[in-house]
Formats: sequence, C-alpha cells, structure tokens
Amino acid sequence: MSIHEAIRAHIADRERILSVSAILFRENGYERTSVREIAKACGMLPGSLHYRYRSKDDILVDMMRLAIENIISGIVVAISSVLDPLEKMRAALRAHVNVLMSGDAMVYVLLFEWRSLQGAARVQMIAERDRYENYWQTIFDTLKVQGCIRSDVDIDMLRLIGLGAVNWVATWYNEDGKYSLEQIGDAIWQMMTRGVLTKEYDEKAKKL
Amino acid sequence: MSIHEAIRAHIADRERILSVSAILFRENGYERTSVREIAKACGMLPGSLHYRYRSKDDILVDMMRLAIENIISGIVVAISSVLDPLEKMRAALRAHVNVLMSGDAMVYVLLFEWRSLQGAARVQMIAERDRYENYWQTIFDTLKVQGCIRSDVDIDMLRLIGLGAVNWVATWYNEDGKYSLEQIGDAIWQMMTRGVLTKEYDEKAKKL
DNA sequence: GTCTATACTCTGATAGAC
DNA sequence: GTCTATCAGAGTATAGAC
Repeated sequence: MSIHEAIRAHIADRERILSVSAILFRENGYERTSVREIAKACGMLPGSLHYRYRSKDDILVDMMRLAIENIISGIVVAISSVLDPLEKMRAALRAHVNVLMSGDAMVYVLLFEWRSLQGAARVQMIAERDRYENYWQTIFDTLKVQGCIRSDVDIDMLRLIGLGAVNWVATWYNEDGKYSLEQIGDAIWQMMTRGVLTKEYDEKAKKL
Repeated sequence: MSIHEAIRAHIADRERILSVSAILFRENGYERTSVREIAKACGMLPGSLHYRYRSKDDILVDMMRLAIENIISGIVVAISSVLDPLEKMRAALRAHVNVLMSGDAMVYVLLFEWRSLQGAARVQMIAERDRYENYWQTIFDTLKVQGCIRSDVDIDMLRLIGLGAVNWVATWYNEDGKYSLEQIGDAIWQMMTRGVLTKEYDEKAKKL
C-alpha cells in the first residue's frame, strides 16, 4: 500500500467510525452507547478502536468537528448557485433542515448531545459551535447590508429564534407525518421574514 | 403524627426529591447523575431513596408528571386574569418561557432528558407530553374560533414552530446576556403573530 | 421507614502478545 | 495496527438488621 492509499484508508476509517457512532448516539444517546457497541458496529474490537480514539469523548469531539464541516458545506453548496438574497436565505434554511433531518446523524448529535461533554472537551466543542453560529451571523449581516431586512430589525434575535425553531423540528418531525421537510423549512422562512423585510423585498417575497 | 400530617410529609418528600433530582439532571444530565448523588443531595441514604422510588427511571417518570402539572398550572394562573385573546396568548408564551428558564428545573428536564427513557417508561412519558401539547392546541383553537387568527392559517404548524423556538431558548439563554426573558418571549410572540392575524386584531396587536 | 452492607453488572481504559 | 485478556471503578438494585 502506498503512502497515499494509507492516508485515504485512514480518512475513510475516520468517517466510518464517526458515522456509525453518530447513528448509535442519535438512537440511544451518548452515555447509553458503550465503546464496545461502537467497535462491534464498526466491525472492530474495542482495542482497535482505542488505537484510533484514545477515549470516548475524543470520538464525540471529532464528530462535532466533522458535523460542523458537513453542515456548513451543505449550506454553501445549496446557496452558491442562488443569486437573489431572499432565496439564498430560504435555500440555506432548507439545507439546514435537510442535513439535520434526512442527512447526517452527526449534526443531530452535535445539536443534542453536546451536554455530555465536560471540561476541556466541552471548550473545544463550544468553539466548533461558534464557528457555525458565526456563519449564520454572516448570512444575516449580508441580508441587512443588501437592504433586504429593515434596518430597525434585531437580526441577532431573528437568527436565534429562527434557528431555534429549525433545530427543535428534530424533536417532533415524523417522516410519515403531515408535513414534508420542504413545507417545514418554508413555513419557518415565512415566519422569519414576515414583517421584517424592506418594502422592495416584501413584494418579492410574496411571489416566492 | 396524624394521618393527615403523614400524607403531607409524604407529598413534601416527593416534591423535595423531585426538585433536587431535577437540578442535578439539568446540570449533569440524567445518565451522569447517580442515585447515590441524588440520595446524598436529599440528605438520605440510597436505601431510603429506594423505598420511595424503586428505580432511577421511576424518578424521571414521576418528575415529568409533576413538570407537566407545574407548567400547565403556571400558564393557567398567568392567563386566567387576562381577557383579550391576543394578550392571553402573549401571557401564555411569557409564562412558558418563565417556568422553563427561571422557574422549575423539572420542566427543563422534561424537554431535554426524555430521550433517556425507554420501553414502558417512555410510553408513559410520551402520554404526559401529549397532555401539554393538547393544552396548547386548545389555546390556538380558541384563538381561531374567536376570529383572532385568519382562517387560512395552519395553526398546527404555527404552534409547532413557535413552541420549538421557545424551547430552544433554554440552550442559549444567558442570565447576564443581551436579552431579558420578557424580551425573548415578546419577540417570539411577535414572530408568531405577524401576518397571521385578522385585520381587526392586527390593529390591536400593533398597540400592545 | 430507615440504614448498612453488598451483590452483580457493565463501564471505559489499558497492557502486552502477535 | 490488531487482538486477547483484564483492571479498577462506577452503576443500579437489593437483602436484611434495626
């Protein structure tokens, strides 16, 4: 095996371990999932898993790093081809809902299992969450600068409440339920935009 | 001790055990809190605690029962003296935020630790959560019947998204932060009501 | 009803052979 | 790098004396 193949295999291992762990964590919670279970689900023995991650906390911290990368890049891809700022925001919300609900279990874990970390691991995790928070802040700042959102609107509050509504969806969404992910994403987008847009964009929004 | 005193003492014990446990669960999570810790914090020994609750899960289930009672009665008290339907809704939202954030740790636990329960205990807990869900559904139904909310508005979606925004506040609210609980409650109320009220009430809402 | 002492299980982590 | 075997400790639950 060449050095390049070895590196590729190592990365593939990392992603496999993390995605398998994420599914277990989402299903049963971090604390109720044992390292033995994780190893078994990965087709390894506990000792081998220990070689990659020295502790269970390390798995969770690394998972959160990857989850942030995944959700940010998911949004970047979703909005890069959209020009209109309002539609960009709607696309970003849809992407967040999609990655959270139908995509990556890691993102769910990121949002709901961070309380399991303490001490230094918690500090690292908070730094990762701040990266994502800042990313959304940039999106909203841009909307305001572009004259999309009225200048008197508190965009921090808007972001906090809006993303809260989105994240909580994960606690009640049901694949066989009354609403599709698109409907939910759009309803939240509507609730966030109603009454906060400048006149020009308010007209546009009604047509979307 | 008379039989009445004994019953009172028993109820007081229950509330003490549950509120002490709730604080520990909120702080460290359900799984990371041991029954030894709970007993110690209650000033009892593990054996005595076991006499009241045969298992740790039983504590959590009973706590959820009390939490639902507390939050519903908190809202009932807050809205009972308010006549205007719109203000009733705002008062209910404020009460929910207040009980969740500054009041009862049990309500926080109810919202964030239910995933720790499995099997029969989980079924019981879901039944309790449904009671609360139904209570809010009644509030929204009333608003619609009274001609407060436009007839074309999907009040289920409104409720799900609005309460989601409220509940998520618990993950970011900071007592020393930029916003007070009242500001947050009102901002959510505004976001929920903007663009969904009938003309008559929309005028009223602007004055509130 | 309360306390002491303990049974039993499972956990995360590791040492050392291969 | 992977596997086997095991450690030390924590977890819940309980039996039985008072």
